[in-house]
Amino acid sequence: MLDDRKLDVLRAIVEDYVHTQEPVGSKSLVERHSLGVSPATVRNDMATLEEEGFITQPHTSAGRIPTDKGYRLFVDKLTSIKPLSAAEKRAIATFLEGAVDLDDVVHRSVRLLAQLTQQVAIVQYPTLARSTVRHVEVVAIGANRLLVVLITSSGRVEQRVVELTQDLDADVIADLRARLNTTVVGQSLADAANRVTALPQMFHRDDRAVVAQIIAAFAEAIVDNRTDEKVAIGGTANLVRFGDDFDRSIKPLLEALEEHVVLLKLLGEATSASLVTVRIGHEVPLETLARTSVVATGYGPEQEPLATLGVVGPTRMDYPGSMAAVTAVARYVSQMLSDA
Amino acid sequence: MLDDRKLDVLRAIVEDYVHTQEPVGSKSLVERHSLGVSPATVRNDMATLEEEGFITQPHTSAGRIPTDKGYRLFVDKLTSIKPLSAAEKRAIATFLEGAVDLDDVVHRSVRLLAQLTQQVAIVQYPTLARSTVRHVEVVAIGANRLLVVLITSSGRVEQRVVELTQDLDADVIADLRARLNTTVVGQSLADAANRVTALPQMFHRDDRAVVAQIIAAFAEAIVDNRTDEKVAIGGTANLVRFGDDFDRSIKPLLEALEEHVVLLKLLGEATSASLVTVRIGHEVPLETLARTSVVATGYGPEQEPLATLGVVGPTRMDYPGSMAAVTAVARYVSQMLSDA
DNA sequence: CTTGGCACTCCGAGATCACGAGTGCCAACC
DNA sequence: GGTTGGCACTCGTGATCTCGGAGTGCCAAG
Repeated sequence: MLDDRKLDVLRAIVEDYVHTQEPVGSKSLVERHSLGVSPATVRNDMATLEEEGFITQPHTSAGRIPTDKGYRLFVDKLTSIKPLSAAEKRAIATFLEGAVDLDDVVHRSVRLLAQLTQQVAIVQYPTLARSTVRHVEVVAIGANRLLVVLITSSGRVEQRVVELTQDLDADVIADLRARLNTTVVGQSLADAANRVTALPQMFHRDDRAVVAQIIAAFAEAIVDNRTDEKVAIGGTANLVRFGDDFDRSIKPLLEALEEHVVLLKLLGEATSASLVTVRIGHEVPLETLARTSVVATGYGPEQEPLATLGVVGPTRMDYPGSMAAVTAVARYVSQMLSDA
Repeated sequence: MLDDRKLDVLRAIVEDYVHTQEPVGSKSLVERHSLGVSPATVRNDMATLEEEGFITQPHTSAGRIPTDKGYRLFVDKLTSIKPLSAAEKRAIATFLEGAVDLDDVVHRSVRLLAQLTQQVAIVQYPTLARSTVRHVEVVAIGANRLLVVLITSSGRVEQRVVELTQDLDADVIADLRARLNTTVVGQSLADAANRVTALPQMFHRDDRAVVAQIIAAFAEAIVDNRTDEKVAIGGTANLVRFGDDFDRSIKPLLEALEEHVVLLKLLGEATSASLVTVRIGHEVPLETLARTSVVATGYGPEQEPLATLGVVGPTRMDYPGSMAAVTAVARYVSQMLSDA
């Protein structure tokens, strides 16, 4: 049903439409792309492509534009991720190089991604769930207040203030700090939360209550933080560039961008660090964003990605370019994090 | 030159225009507001108001709209901050009540403000400059890596990783931790940075180099953080509601919102916690935002505000309402912070 | 100083129209 | 059978025009 030439035609339509943002007709198509056939032939092909649901025409006697299904086929079969130029690679490297801490890495990445793709970029902070404990610190900051600081292998630092019902004994704290660290350093967060429950038993009867409180707070902090997944956003100014019929989608998109929970749904699960996932139009898990596409990928260790990053834009976007930028940035960020 | 009735006319024009977003003519003015005079009289008043530069007409034979100067007069002389309703106050209280930490307070405030005013809200994090040190912690997290954690009176926690050229001695660290705390707890950050420079002298000659490195990092962290002033943003989705001629300003505004440095300029210095400052159109320190106004105020202790919060919107905005919302939220936030 | 009257301006909404890009279909061709 | 050129037809777009109405400025009278 769909021979090679028809696929060529589809590819040409997508490319032209992405470029010009205008419905593309048979004549201008053969002019721009050397398909080796006449407009009439192209028209026939277009007719079948339309029957199959890959393209559609806004009005009778207008050119064709790709449907979501058309973009899907284009992304799956008709294009490969075009590698970035050497200059672009260098730019990425130097831009991310100067980052001093995790926050900085994330912010730089999101800016970079927004600039490369001229779209809205989203970078999720490395989840705590998959990282390991690098260090735990317990610090008295008042008569019966103390601070628990958790440093993870991904460089994320979480702190939590604990109010105690009893006063503190410095020796017990020091002891606890030592035991905590020997118990959990190097463990995954999930394991750490488990292992730690046995700790109170190791203390003198009188101290167990206090220790248990602290441990409980610590465990709770881990669990809480697993869901508290932060994201950084950049390039919202690019939204206005999209123009034309996408205007209607701007408001829902801006709203989604403020709801981090919704945003994370948009990005989706980080399945693998090397695969880039593309959601097109209706495939996006939000009805209001039917004219929107998401290109995302995981980053971090190959098999166990720490989090997701990606870009959001109109369905009519430069998929190959976005996919290239997203994968490239993800690769560099992964590298930065494993170095640190 | 400007008798009371003319001021009444100006007030009426501003109110109507803010409400309808359309140039207001003499006839509809007398219909809506009971001014007790005829349209012809109003026309004469309008003529003088236009001569004085308070209003202008987009085209000949169109109604009048206020100029920046007109809004300025309106804000300064013709309106008072209208107190919020009891219901609104209750809503604010309950909305902010549940906040668990500083981050939460800031995020809730920005959302609240955006919702109350239907505009873009900005909340600056409490600056470190004016707060005092509550606690300092020094923690070894590796052979020659350590973490300095700084907890301020405003509840902000800053951490910093220091790489050392020498290995660490646990006793020295403990000693340093103790001395650091006795030296700086309760001090303002500026004082703390000063006092701390004398510390290395108190250590054994062999350790001075390491200690000096740590102290340097600490001092640098303070100084850095003084300028590293974070902000939270909310309500960007409201931008699209503004509609009409403000559309042109959306892009520059979105760009400004991403540049936190620029944003802080927009908000301006927090002069007093009880005064609300209004910048209208050209008064805003960015040429590209000539159609934009900013309503902001400081929050925190009356005489020494910790930071600024406010809203940004089109010059044609509900000034009394925005001013009321901004001051109310600021008051509640100040209260929350002093409780903590 | 206020007011009613009046001539004038000019924006904006419709209406009309011509243009042209694009389509579908058909008959001819390779 | 797929391909091609021709041709009639559709229909959205932009240009032009008209016209009503809201609004103004000015003037003379109250």
